[in-house]
Amino acid sequence: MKNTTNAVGPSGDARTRHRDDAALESTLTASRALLGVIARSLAPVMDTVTLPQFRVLVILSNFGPLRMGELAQHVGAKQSSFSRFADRMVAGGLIARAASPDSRREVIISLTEKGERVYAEVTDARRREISLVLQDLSGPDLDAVRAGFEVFARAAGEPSADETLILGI
Amino acid sequence: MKNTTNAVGPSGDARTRHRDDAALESTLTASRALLGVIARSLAPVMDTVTLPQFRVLVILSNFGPLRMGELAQHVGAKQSSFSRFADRMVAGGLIARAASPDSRREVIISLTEKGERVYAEVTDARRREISLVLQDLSGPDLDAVRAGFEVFARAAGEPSADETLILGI
DNA sequence: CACAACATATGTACTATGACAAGTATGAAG
DNA sequence: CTTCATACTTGTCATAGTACATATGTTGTG
Repeated sequence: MKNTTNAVGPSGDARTRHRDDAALESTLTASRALLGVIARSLAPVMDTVTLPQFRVLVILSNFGPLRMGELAQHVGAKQSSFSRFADRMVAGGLIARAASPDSRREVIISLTEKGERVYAEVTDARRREISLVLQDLSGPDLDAVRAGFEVFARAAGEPSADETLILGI
Repeated sequence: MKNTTNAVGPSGDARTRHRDDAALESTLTASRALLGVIARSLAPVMDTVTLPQFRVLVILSNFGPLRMGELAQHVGAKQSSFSRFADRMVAGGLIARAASPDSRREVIISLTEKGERVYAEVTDARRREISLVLQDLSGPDLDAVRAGFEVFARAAGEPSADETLILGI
C-alpha cells in the first residue's frame, strides 16, 4: 500500500516532490518506530491502569488538580459516567477526591503519590527508551536527529489535548 | 536497563552529552507531535471500530488471512475470548470467517472490503496528515526531516508486532 | 475403529466503560 | 425564604473485552 499518489499534493517540480515523498516515507517509518517506543514505555503500567485511566493521569499531570466536571470534559465523558470512573481510580489509589475550598458542592480531583509515580514511570521509561536508541549514534547522526525532529515538531505543533487523548497517551 | 537519573548514560564529555540531551528533547517533542498525527488519523474511524478491533485490522492487513487461533495469539487473547470478539467484528462487517481449505476444523479470518477500507482510511489519513505538516517546509528543512527520521528509524528498528499492539495501532 | 490431540464455539461470569434519568446537596438570585 | 441552577452521585441498563471451564466437531494414530 504505497499510495503516494494523493498524499502529497500538487506542489512543485519533480525534485521537490521527490523530496516530499522521501520525507513522508521517512516520517511514516519513524512514526512506527516512535510508536514502538511509546508502547514499550506504557507496557509496564498496563496492569495498574487502563489506557483511559492513564489519560486522566496525563491530564492531571498537565493541568494540576481539576474539578470533577472539568476533568470529565477533558476526557470527553459524561459527568455521570465519570463519577464512577473516578470511583475506580480512587479505589486504585491513583487519584483522590477532595472538597473544594471554593464551594462545598465542588469536588477536586488530584493525583495521589501513586498516580504521580505511575505517570512518571511511563515518561521516564519513554526517555530511557529514546536514550537507548540514541546512545549508539554518532555525533553527526545525533545532530541530524535533533535537527530533523526539531523542524518536524515545529511544523506539526503540539497536538491538542483532545487529539492525543484519542489514544489515551 | 540504564542510568535512570540522567536518562542518557555516562558516555563522553560535556559536549557529547549536550548533544544527546538536545536530541532526546527533540525526539520527545516530535513524538508528541507524531502522536497527534496518529490520533487525528484514527479519530474518524473510532465510531466504526474500537481500538482493539483496529488492531485486528492492522494484523490482518500485515499478515493476510489467519486462522482463529493464530489471530488470537497475535492480539494476545485467549482463543475462547477471541471467538466472540470475532463475532462482534463479523457483525460489524469488518472481517469474515471462512472454512479452511486444509482442515474443516480450522476457520480462516480475513478482512472484508469494509475492513480493508477502514484500515486504508486510517493509513491514508496518516499520510495526509504528515503531508500537511511537511508541505510548508522548505527544501532544506525537508531534507533535514528526512535525514533525521531516517537515522532515528534505522536506530530504533521496526517495533515488533507485539509492541505496537499494546496501543492497538 | 477407538481414542487422544486439536481448533473452535458456548455457557457463565466479571470488570471497565459509558449513556440516560433521577436524586441530593449547595449556591445564587429574587 | 423560595426558587432555580449547579455540581455531583446513584439507579439502571447496555456493550466491549477477557477469562475459565466445557462442549462439539475434526484429524491423526495406534
